[in-house]
Amino acid sequence: MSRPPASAEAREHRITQLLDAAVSLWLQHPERIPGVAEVADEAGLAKGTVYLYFRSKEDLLLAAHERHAEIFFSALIARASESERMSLDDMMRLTREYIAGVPAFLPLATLVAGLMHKGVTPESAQAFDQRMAVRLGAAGELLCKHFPLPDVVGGVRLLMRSYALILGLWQITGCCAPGHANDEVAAMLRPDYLTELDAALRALWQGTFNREFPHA
Amino acid sequence: MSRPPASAEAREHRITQLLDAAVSLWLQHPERIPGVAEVADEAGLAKGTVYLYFRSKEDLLLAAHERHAEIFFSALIARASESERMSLDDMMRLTREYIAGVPAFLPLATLVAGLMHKGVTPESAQAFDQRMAVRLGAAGELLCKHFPLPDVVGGVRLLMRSYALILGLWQITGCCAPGHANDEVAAMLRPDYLTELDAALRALWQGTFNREFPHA
Amino acid sequence: MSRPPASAEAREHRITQLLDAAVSLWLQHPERIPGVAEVADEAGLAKGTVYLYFRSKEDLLLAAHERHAEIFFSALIARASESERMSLDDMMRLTREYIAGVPAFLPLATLVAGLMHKGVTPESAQAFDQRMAVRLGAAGELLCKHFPLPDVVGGVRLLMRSYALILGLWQITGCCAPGHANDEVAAMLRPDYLTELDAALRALWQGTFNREFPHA
Amino acid sequence: MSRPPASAEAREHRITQLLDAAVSLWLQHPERIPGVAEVADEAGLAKGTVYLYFRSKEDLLLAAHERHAEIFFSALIARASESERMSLDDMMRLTREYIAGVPAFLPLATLVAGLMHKGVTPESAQAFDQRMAVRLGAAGELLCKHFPLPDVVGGVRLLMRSYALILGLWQITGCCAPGHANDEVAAMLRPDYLTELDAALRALWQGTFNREFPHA
DNA sequence: AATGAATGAGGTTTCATTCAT
DNA sequence: CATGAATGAAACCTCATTCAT
Repeated sequence: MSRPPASAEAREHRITQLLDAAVSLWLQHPERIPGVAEVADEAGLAKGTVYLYFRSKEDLLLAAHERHAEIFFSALIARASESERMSLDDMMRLTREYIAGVPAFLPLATLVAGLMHKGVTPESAQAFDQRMAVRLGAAGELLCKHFPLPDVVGGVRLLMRSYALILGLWQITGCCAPGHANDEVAAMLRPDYLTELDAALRALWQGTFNREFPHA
Repeated sequence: MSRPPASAEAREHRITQLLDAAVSLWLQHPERIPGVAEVADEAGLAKGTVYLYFRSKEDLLLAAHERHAEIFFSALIARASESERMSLDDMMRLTREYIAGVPAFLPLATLVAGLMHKGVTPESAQAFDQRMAVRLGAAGELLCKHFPLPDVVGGVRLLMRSYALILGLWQITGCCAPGHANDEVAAMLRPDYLTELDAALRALWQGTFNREFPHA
Repeated sequence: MSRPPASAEAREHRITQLLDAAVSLWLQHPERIPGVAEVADEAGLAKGTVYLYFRSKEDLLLAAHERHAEIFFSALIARASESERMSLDDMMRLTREYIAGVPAFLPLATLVAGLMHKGVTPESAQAFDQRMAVRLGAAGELLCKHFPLPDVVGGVRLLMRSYALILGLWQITGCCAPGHANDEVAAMLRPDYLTELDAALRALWQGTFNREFPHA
Repeated sequence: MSRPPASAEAREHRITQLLDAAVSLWLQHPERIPGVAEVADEAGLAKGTVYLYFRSKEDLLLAAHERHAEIFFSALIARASESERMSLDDMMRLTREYIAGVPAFLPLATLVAGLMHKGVTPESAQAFDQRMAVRLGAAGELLCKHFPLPDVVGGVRLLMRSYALILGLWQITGCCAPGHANDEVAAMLRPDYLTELDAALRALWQGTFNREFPHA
């Protein structure tokens, strides 16, 4: 019953192994959702072992997504906790480094949004939401110290809108298999994701600040 | 290849039947992806018949999504073709009426984004993109006549950014099962979608206009 | 909707194929319960096809058992419907020929009794009971015409007691793997099943008649 | 091989713990076969520990069944060893008290009969048979002193037939889920088990005595 | 054109058993 | 002795797709 001392880190290690394996497989074949057997295999574990750590395949994918998010939030909070003033460019850099630049982040986020309603237990989903809320709240609060925002809620909302733009733009421009875009107008449809994202985010932030503090 | 002329409208009718059935089923049970058998059944057709009109289940879902989009674009183009000046409020109204207000639009769009990489034939995906590009181009061009935008590309981009925001915000705030949000911060995470969308879009548009025409 | 004319017999044929396959496999390897894949394979059909005809593996096994029982009851009812007087010897012969002599009957009955509580849908179980009740009732009624029994219920009960004896004795003496019985007393435990069954049934029937009609 | 003397009773205790746990779980959920993990948990032991005392799960269930049988035989032998004459009513009382009245006895016996061919090692099965034979022999011998039976074998056979009836009738009338019996004939199929058992056993015994000693 | 029976790969999950600690 | 994490075979069942009629 009470012997999780050696377990605790071993457990963490197993989970890391499995999430690494899932992300790795995902990157190797972005066109298909990896099966539990493959994930276990890639991790050097047995299929049944996966179910000692995750209730279902979807729970595992959700956890992989959450780890991505966690890394981003940690970096954001760390940066925002420093005394120096953050600039919009700092935000863009963080975004590029931890979201748009992490190859599996957005595909996985898209998948999670689209398939979440399948095998995720309500408890897992709720717990996930809870943890995200905590992170968002912390990040939103810090954001107020660097940007002209009215309050914590303003910070949280700006973060959410930004993430919505990041995710939505990716789904429109980047998620489909490459090799298309053989046409002038189609070329407009699929500009470089990073360039477009940059412009869009700057517009959103500028618009937000001007609306909230029009005279600032 | 040798299409019987009388067939053409019959064909349209079948397709309409099937898409209606798919959307109807989706609305009845938004938590599960309808099976081909169910769709056929709901349409009063046999399972095999579906494959006379669609190459795969995903193609069918994509078509259902496209129909939603087509309706929106038609409305947008119709409105923008009128001589009167369009306002931002007009855009919001169109959005509310044809996207956020059509119950199946965003869930289906999310699903399509998440599953596009599975069973959609590249040809279908490319053809879809092509048609969307045409619509986007037309709409973007018209948009320039009503709003301070530099050129067609500016219009197209604004539309895309807006759609990204609409889709992304929905995935963040609305796609998960309701009943959560039992916490202060969680409550911030899940504000009323329409309210939040309104504020976000206005910020985005204002920011865009100010950046493109800062002195206007 | 209304096209079961050619279907009806095809359907029967499939079911027969599958039940034959299940019984055949069972006899080849009485030590293990055949898997659905094996049954389908033996029947020359695909795994999924099984589920077009049976809701679960257990339903299939139950049906195989019921077919055994059905054959016995048909023979019993046929024999009892003839005008000639039935003797106890006739009953023993029927038992030997259609129950104890059918190799898969009793093992399957044992399995069904022991595992039925797993995957059989309540509806299937109830329907099975219903049909058995009808057969039992018919047989019990006919039995009254040949043996000194008070009424239909008496006939039904005698049949049930007899079957209980047949099944129970088989489980005690016959169901375990052979090769044991290397001891005097153990030898008593495992006499020839048919001999012992004969004696036991005669005792049961004689005792029943004497109790019901002690002066007859 | 070198059994620590103090271990012996500890060993007995563990075994008792495990058998108690298995029976307890069985009674809590008669519809499912308890898993090894559950049994170990209920016994307050670890999963692996079970295999220090039983070679397989089926061995454990067999042992639980044997303990039931052992208790019955002890009572029967004790009663039959007393000087007073035993009556048929005494037998019925013992049956009701130690077999039909022990909730787990018959379900477990049925399961054991149905699964014996799976994971029980031949040695365990043989040893079980051996021990049962000894008990049966002793009980059969004593029985001759109280009832008109020709010899030990007659006693053993009567016991076996009786048990067959007890077990078989239970499987027919009692083992299936309750809640059925919504029909006249079905009602005949499922009379009160104890009442029916009483009548059946009396018929069997009477028939046996009359056949063996027709003039007694 | 329409059907729907048949297919069978594919997926998830369970659980008895082992073995290093 | 005791443990329980790891195993991995085995089993069931679904469902998109095909094709003979």
